[in-house]
Amino acid sequence: MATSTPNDNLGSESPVPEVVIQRLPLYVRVLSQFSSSGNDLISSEQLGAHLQMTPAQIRKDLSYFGRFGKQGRGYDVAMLEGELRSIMGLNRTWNAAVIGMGRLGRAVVAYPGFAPEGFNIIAAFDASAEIVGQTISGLAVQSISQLTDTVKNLDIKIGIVTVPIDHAQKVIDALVKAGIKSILNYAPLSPQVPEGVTIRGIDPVLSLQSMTYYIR
Amino acid sequence: MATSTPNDNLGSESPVPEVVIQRLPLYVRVLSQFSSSGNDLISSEQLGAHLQMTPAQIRKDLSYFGRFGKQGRGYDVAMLEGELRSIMGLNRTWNAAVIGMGRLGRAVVAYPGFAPEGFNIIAAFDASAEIVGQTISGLAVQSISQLTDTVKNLDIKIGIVTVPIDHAQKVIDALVKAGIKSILNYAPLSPQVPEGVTIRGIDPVLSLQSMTYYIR
DNA sequence: GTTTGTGAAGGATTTCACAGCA
DNA sequence: TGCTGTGAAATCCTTCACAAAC
Repeated sequence: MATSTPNDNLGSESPVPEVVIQRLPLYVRVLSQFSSSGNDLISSEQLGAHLQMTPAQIRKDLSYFGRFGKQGRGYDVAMLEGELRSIMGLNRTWNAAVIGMGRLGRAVVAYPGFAPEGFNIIAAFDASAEIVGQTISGLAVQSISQLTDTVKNLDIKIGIVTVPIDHAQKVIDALVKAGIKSILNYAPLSPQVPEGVTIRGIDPVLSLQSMTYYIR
Repeated sequence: MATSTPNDNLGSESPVPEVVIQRLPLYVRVLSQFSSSGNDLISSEQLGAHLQMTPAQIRKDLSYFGRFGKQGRGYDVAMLEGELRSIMGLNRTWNAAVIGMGRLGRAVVAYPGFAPEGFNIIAAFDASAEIVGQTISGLAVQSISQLTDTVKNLDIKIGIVTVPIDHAQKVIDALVKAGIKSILNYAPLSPQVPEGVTIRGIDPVLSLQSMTYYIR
């Protein structure tokens, strides 16, 4: 067993492109909305029309994971939604912590859209002595010094960063050190993260700035 | 001058890829942060380190628009930021309207990050008779029936959609009919827009959902 | 010596187009 | 007939690598 063989990578199948992973939640969202409008079957054509993309791309994306459709019919809506949720790890709940309980952090913990999708914010942190100890949206705000312990004790897998820009990198470093591998960053900077950590930014200003080019 | 020549398309230069347009605001953001830390020059290597991307990609992106660097030295930070802002249409202000003055709309109009970047929210709309007429963050909330007139009168170029999901497509259609070409959509659906209209979505749930795949 | 700007090469993603199945 | 799943082709995007400029 000394040398590499062509079959050494059986089971380590070629990784699914990142763009594909980012599109699957869109499919889940459309499917769930489509099923509540009473339809059982959907074709890649219809899915594509809803998402303004080509049917071929949808079929190709799905083919990375299996064969979910029936020729001549299309896809069973509920079945496909379930499969995709399972693939994405969305058929379970995830614990999250918010760091930074200023205006933005308060809005985030009060936002009612996370829990129905399985994202439970179960801890809140802040650096300020005035805010630590307060209860906000039912969460007792903790000091950032307790981050690592709480992440471990409460099985927190997701960090949501809502601190001001000049504290953001420090906080992200602390989350990484605590073992967090998924970070949602609301601070308007491009943070440094090591390989193996996924980070996504929410910055409405960046979104606006990328649109003015077309109307300039 | 009957037939096409190789130079017929002078001036209709090949369009800049959309991905490139989406990265330019990132460069602007880094440059502005870099200049406030006292540096005059920056290399594509340094820019790349900040953004976790390759120097070659940055140089290639910039080359779509001109030659902004000096060999052996790098880029003048302030100059490059200015050029990019001008290219993107960010060296001016833009008027925006928010539609939907519930929890989310109130948070958006109260967010202090837009104005410093030249995005001025100067009108607010809602469908509910109870909310119309109220003053929120200094804005008199108008009825949606006044949308088209106000867009014209106040030279509004950007629509920000913060209505509940079941009203979102209607509102987007109304914005399009009013002549709006840039829409920032906070509602969790994939809306239909005609060619020539740019729309960007802000959906933190989608961002979270695309990360769980990697920690599943 | 350093770093840009850019053709050419390489790699990734999308679309085509059709065999195969219901 | 209708629509999927998928190799092959086409397109798009990134990286390489080096001449030219400072």
